[in-house]
Amino acid sequence: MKLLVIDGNSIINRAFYGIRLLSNKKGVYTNAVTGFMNIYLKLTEAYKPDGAAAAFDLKAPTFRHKMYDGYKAGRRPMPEELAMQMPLVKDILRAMGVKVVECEGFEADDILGTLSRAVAGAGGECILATGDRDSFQLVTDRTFVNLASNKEDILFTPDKIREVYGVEPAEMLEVKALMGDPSDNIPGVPGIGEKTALSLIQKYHSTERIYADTEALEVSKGVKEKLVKGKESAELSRKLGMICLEAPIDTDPTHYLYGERDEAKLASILTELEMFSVLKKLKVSAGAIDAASAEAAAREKEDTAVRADIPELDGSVPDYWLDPEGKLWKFVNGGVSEAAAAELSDGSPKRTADMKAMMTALNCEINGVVFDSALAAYLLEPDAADYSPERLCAAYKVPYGEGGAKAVHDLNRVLNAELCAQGMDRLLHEIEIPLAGVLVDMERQGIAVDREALVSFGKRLSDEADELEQKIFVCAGHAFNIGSPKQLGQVLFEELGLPHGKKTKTGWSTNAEVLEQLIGKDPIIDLIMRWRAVTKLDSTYAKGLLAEIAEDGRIHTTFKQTETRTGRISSAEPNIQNIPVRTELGREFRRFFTAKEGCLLVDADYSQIELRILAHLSGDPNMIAAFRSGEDIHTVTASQVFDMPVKWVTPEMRRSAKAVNFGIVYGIGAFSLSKDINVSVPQADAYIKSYLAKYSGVDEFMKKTVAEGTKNGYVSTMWGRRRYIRELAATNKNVQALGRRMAMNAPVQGTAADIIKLAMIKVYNRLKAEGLDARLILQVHDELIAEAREDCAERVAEIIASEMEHAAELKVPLTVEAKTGRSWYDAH
DNA sequence: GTGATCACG
DNA sequence: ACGTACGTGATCACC
Repeated sequence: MKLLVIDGNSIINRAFYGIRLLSNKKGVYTNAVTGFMNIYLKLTEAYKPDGAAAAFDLKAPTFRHKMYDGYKAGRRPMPEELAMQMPLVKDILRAMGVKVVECEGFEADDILGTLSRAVAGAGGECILATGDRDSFQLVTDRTFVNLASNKEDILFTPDKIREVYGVEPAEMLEVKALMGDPSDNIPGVPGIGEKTALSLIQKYHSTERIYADTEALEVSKGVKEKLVKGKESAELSRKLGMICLEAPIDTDPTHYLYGERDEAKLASILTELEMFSVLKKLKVSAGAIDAASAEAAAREKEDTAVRADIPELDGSVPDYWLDPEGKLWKFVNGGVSEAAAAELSDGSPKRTADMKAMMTALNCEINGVVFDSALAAYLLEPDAADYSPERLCAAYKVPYGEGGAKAVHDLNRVLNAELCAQGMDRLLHEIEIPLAGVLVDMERQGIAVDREALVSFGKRLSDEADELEQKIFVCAGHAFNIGSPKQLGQVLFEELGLPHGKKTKTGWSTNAEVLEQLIGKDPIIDLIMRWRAVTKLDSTYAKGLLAEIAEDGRIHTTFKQTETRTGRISSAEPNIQNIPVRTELGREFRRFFTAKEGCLLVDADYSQIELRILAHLSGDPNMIAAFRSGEDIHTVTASQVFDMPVKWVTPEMRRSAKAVNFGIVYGIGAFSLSKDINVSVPQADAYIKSYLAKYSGVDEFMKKTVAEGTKNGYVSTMWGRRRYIRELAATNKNVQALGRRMAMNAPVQGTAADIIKLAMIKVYNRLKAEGLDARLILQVHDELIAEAREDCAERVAEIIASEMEHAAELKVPLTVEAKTGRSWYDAH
């Protein structure tokens, strides 16, 4: 077979700078797309390959920023006009049946190298299309480089390389080691240029031989001195310049044969971009073009909210900024002016600075948002302290003066380019921006609370706490503050002389784990444990929740969208994501969260979503089969780990397997597991080993993820959401181990967060579209709660479950359990 | 403001 | 020898 492999970044760069800035009538830039397509068509015409692949860097060189220091620092930033065209090119390629290949931590060159060797290994040939000379080292009798140039393309075969450079293709790496490459930040030997490097390699063939005996070199004194001085730099340069031939990509050549063309998609994208000549050259069917045009015309008429798909970045799209006094400002067509809140909801394209805060502060809707600084910055840097325009402008070096709206405009441009370059633009447009509106609506809805029942339950708790307190004082022989770990420690370990467990820091630990070890040693222990449970419930949930009931008799939490490092939503004031459920007494609180008169609560939750995601991400066939079988996953795991038929699995074994399943998602350790399921450490270790042996795909996935995190400094979810893990670079072993656990957990937890966010958007839109008297009110990580009129509650339950189950297509089914009830207790 | 504790997924 | 499962938020004691 003959495969065309395109260095996507290099070619698109040439295309962009080779053609003046073009755009369609909506202001979407198209020059790089047009240029790229013309180059692609020329290449396929010239070489008539059997298949094609386009390789892209995931870490596109962009702005210098503290996170990326050192990475291609010498390169110019990718202009946003180019960055925003990258996804378009990829979409077109995919629609043409061309494989788009990207690989975290590897550059396009590495993909070129890996693919060329894979194809050669299978007896095929590769044409590598690129604009730079880095890949000359890959040339063999089965791998050729088509160098795009301003005049005419040149095909570099081994003979051509020898003719032009007088060295063997593989020796081009040695040349580079000596001369360096400023565009790639490869230093080379200072003072040695192309001429000298070539003549040296022609004579000695490798840096290794040059440095084997520098004294014996037949070169001028000056060159010799430079070589000796630059030895380390040469060796480093050689390493930096070496293209990897083993990038972790699909190396089955047949995978890259042309796939089926998606005529409709192709027609739709190219029509939208007004690239009619390309449409013609590709011979896209007339029917598909007509359909796409009709669709485009229909869309034109539609609500402008749909147009938010493509961020419009020209100056005619306003940027809004809310000053600390609550005044709204906008920057549009080069000027700043005060704006009315009403225009935010008109659906016209607009950019914002923290749209959720704006909606809340102005008590309005915001429609047509194509970009938001806070949400974009959260995706770029999920561990930042705040996402205010002030801080972001400082961090991204945008001047921020009194004209806040102008600064927001500049900031948004910078953030957009960065976001596109990091491949997170879809995450912003398809998840975070639509989600913001959903969250605000949920906050405004709130949930009804039975105040009287809550008050009387609180009374019951505080009465019991008082009784317990008296008994505890009797046991201790005197009164003291039970809530003070210091005083409690003194009573338990000094006065009563109980064995003071283990941990210390500011005193003896008195936590539940320590108290549990002391059960039976003194009657005071049971009393204290009960007192802790009761006072916790009373202060945090009875008193705490009562204080948060609004005038409408409902609790309106605040959902924070830019808080967690993993992409989850958090809830505060009050936190409704930690309402008790695990103990019967605590669970009672859920009886007080109710549906209003005439309504029912609908509660839908994913079953084992994180484990299912792990099965999908790891691709482990065993685990995938377990989920597809529909059997109870913990029982299946037990039968696998203990190596026996499912019917022999005891409840005890299932419990252990369940703990292992949970632990795996967190980056388990034998010590913690042993504590959790009360077995010896070696025993727990054996379980883990057995698990990872049975599910070796999971083991590999975890190792791969940690390696990726170590190499890149971050790990990613299925949707490309990143979490930076600086702990992996720590020298402290414990910190590093923590980093590894974070790395293993974040893609799983984060992907679950992505999925439920998508589900929330889908559910919200569906309920609205069907005109049902029902609305989402709460989210608890893997659970959605809606309030629906009694007569449609069952249907709403079906709709929510279905939207949740189909929010993402994984290699295993996503299953949802949905119930209805008068209270949260009844519905869950 | 920080640490300890404990509520949730 | 050491520390020990991921991610949150609220409350209380104490400095």
